[in-house]
Parts: sequence; C-alpha cells; structure tokens
Amino acid sequence: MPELPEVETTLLGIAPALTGRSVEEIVVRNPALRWPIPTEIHHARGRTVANCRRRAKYLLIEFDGGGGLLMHLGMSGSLRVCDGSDEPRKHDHYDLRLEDGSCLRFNDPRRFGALLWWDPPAEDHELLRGLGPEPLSEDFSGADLWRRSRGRKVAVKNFIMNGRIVVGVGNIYASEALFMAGIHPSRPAGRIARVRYDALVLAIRDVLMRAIRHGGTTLRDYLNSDSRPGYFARELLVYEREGQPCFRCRTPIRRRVIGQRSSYYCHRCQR
DNA sequence: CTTTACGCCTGACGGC
DNA sequence: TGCCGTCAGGCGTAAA
Repeated sequence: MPELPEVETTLLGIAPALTGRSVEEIVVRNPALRWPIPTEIHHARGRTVANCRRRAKYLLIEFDGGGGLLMHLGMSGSLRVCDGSDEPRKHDHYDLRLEDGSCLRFNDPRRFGALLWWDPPAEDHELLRGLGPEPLSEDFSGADLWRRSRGRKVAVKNFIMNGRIVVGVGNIYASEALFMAGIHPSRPAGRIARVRYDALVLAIRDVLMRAIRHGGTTLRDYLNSDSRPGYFARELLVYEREGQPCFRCRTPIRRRVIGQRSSYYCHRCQR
C-alpha cells in the first residue's frame, strides 16, 4: 500500500476538492472491502465537509456538526477526483458525490481498504486508539524509541513498523530508513544504543519528507488523486535493489525475509 | 505482556 | 498460449 507519504499525497489532493462542499450522496458499487461498508456512512448525505486530515494511514473526513468518514487505502487502494459522469472502472468500490457534480472515487483491486463512519472525537475510534506518535511530529523522538525498545528482542525493522510504536512506517520506508541510519534490519530492538535511535528518527523523518515531496512511491498500484504515480521509486537506496551495488560501498544489496516481509539492506554498511 | 503466523483479495510475473 | 506457483506497499486477530 500506500505508506504514509502516499496517504499524505492523497490527502493533499483530495482536501481542496472536498473542504467546504457538501456530500450529495455516497454511491456504493461494491461494499466488499476489509470490512463490508456499513450503512451508517450515509449519515454523510447532505453534510458539509469541515476538514480533511490524516492520522497514521487513515484519512479522516470531518463534517460540520460532528461525525465523519474514515478511509483507509489498504494495500492497493487509490482515491481519485473525477467527474460524476465518468464511466466507473473495474474495482471502483464507492463514489462520494459532491454538490458541484464532482466525485471522489475509490478503486481497490485487493479490497484491503476500508470506508467507515465514526462519531467524534475521532481519536476514540477503536482503530485509532493506542496508535503511536506521528513520525513527523515532535512527539516522535530517539529518546522515546530507545526507552520503549528496552528489553525487546523483536527485529528493529518490525519494531518501527509496529503502529503502536510509531505510525506510518511501512515496508519500503523501514528498509530505506535503516540503511540511512546504518542499522541492520534484524538487529534486536533492545540492543541498539540511544544515539543510534536518534539517527534512526532523523532518517525516518528525512525519507518520509522526501517521499512526500516526490509524490510518494509507485511500485505497482499506487496512484494519486489525479491518477498519477509517485516518483520516489527512482530515489530508493535499497528497496528492490537485491544484487545491485550499495550506493555507499558497492557491496551487493541483500534481500532477506524478516517477519514475513522482504527486507533489503547492505550487510557491510548496516550493523 | 511480547512475539509470531496467518489470512483477507486480485493481479502481475516467471517457469514450464 | 495456458496453467501454476510465488509474490506484492497493511493490518487485525489468534495463538503461543
């Protein structure tokens, strides 16, 4: 999926199209997503969008007077702004039809995405409760990562991909940030020094911010709200570069499955 | 509590 | 050309 930069890019694209407009109706073409689309989403009908924001990889559409829609792109989902009269394509699950005739349309071949209704406050939603800090906020620090990792044997790559520790770091950016910080992905989280966590936090922030500037990473499915791909794939240092030379020391990049996910690293530069 | 494994799905790709 | 196995960016859940 879409990791944090892709969700943020989508947010930046859809917010201007939604904010201040009212929802005429939501057309559900195929309710089969991760959870079946519940009928409560129709509470959105006739309501005006007060604000659009992101928490972790969730998109939150908040309405005047409270309540809102919670959207998740899953692994292959994308939202696009289009004209309501455009012909729907395969895997177009729902339309958010707006008063001006435009429409926000969700496409998701693998159906791991979600569309849910929530009542305020949003942070009380089951799915948002217990989430860790936003990586681009001041709440995310090396001191905090270090403290929370003490005594834990889990591989550091799984540790930073755990949403209770920090949100929004998926498989691609976890590999990238660990390379930038010189940390081996399978090193136990509890056996990493404080200063190295400071470096890791800087690397995570840096890679996420650069990816947002490039419109995210498109490897397979991801498209932004204008149906265009992201261009960060060409900036990747290790991800999907197995066998190719490390940009720092020329040693071939290795791939290894850690916690059921492919991980890419330089065994010479990362310890 | 932490850690691990498993599905939920479709589609793209490589090997035969 | 077709069939089959493998793999893919997330994440909640069950079980150890």
